[in-house]
Amino acid sequence: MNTMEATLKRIEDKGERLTIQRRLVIEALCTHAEHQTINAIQHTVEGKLTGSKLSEVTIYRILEWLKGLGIVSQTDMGADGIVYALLDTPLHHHLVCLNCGKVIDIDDSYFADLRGKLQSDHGFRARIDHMAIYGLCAECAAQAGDSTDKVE
Amino acid sequence: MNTMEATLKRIEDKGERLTIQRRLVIEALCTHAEHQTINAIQHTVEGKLTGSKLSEVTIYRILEWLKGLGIVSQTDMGADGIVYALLDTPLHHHLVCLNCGKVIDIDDSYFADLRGKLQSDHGFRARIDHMAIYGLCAECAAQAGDSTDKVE
DNA sequence: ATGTTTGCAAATCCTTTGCATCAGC
DNA sequence: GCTGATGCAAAGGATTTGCAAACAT
Repeated sequence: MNTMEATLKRIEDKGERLTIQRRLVIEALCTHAEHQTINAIQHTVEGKLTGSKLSEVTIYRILEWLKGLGIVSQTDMGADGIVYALLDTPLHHHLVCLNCGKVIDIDDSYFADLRGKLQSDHGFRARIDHMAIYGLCAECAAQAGDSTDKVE
Repeated sequence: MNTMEATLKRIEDKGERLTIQRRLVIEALCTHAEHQTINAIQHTVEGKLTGSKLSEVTIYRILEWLKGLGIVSQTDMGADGIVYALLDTPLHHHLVCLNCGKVIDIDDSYFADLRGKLQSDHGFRARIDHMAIYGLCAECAAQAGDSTDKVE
């Protein structure tokens, strides 16, 4: 649980409060699938809170807080909903097929040039944390033919 | 109404039905602000439908249909909500400042390399129609200092 | 004439908010 | 002990759906 401890330390150093609920959400993000929806997080945490269960309301608030601290990213994965992920480790992004829903992971190098150009041309500091790019995967593109055609 | 006629023609050629409501939505997108929210469209169209008014439900359905036809794009502009725009003419995109809300327009050339690399490396045909990139504009970045700091 | 689209109302889903209680430091 | 976080319930907003009536072709 390397990242878990490191993340908790980062938060403590900022003088933020660490409640059981906050620890659980962070643990869920550290130990489970790289990115998760609110529901997935609630499910992951299920049962780990002795007595009561962690309400979605609280998860929303905790994620909002973590986003503000720059610790998690929020990404709209289209049909898969909005997902949250830890912002540690090398950044990466996703290609989402609009037709079959397949998700392809790509590393951050694809965005290096863009980020640099936006900075130098516009002074804009892009926060491309965990981007989802929509389109058609190779198979669906082949199947759809060459034209810019209809996509359900 | 150049683009208006061209758009209507494209749709007719596909054998799709053109109702008054559909014409109104297309007209709104052709003649008004480059991109609009559902509410803005409803407002734009206000009063142009003799008798009744165009319900949001129908606007949702029409935009879904236009998206499927590849005629409009849908973009989440963050605090400005979800906007829809015609996909004609040279593509362009937006930089959205997370701090002050300023929106900077950029042309599609910024994405040419990325699009090409995704195609050649993954066979992925990216549909980068009308992208919004979040971050900090020059002023807000300067004000925030150099660190990767908290953003409300 | 036929199959589609519209409008209404209501359902549904996601997210936020008010307020009393509870917990971290 | 004080400040801030949680949980509940309820509000709020955006989007979807069922169904009958109206419309385009």
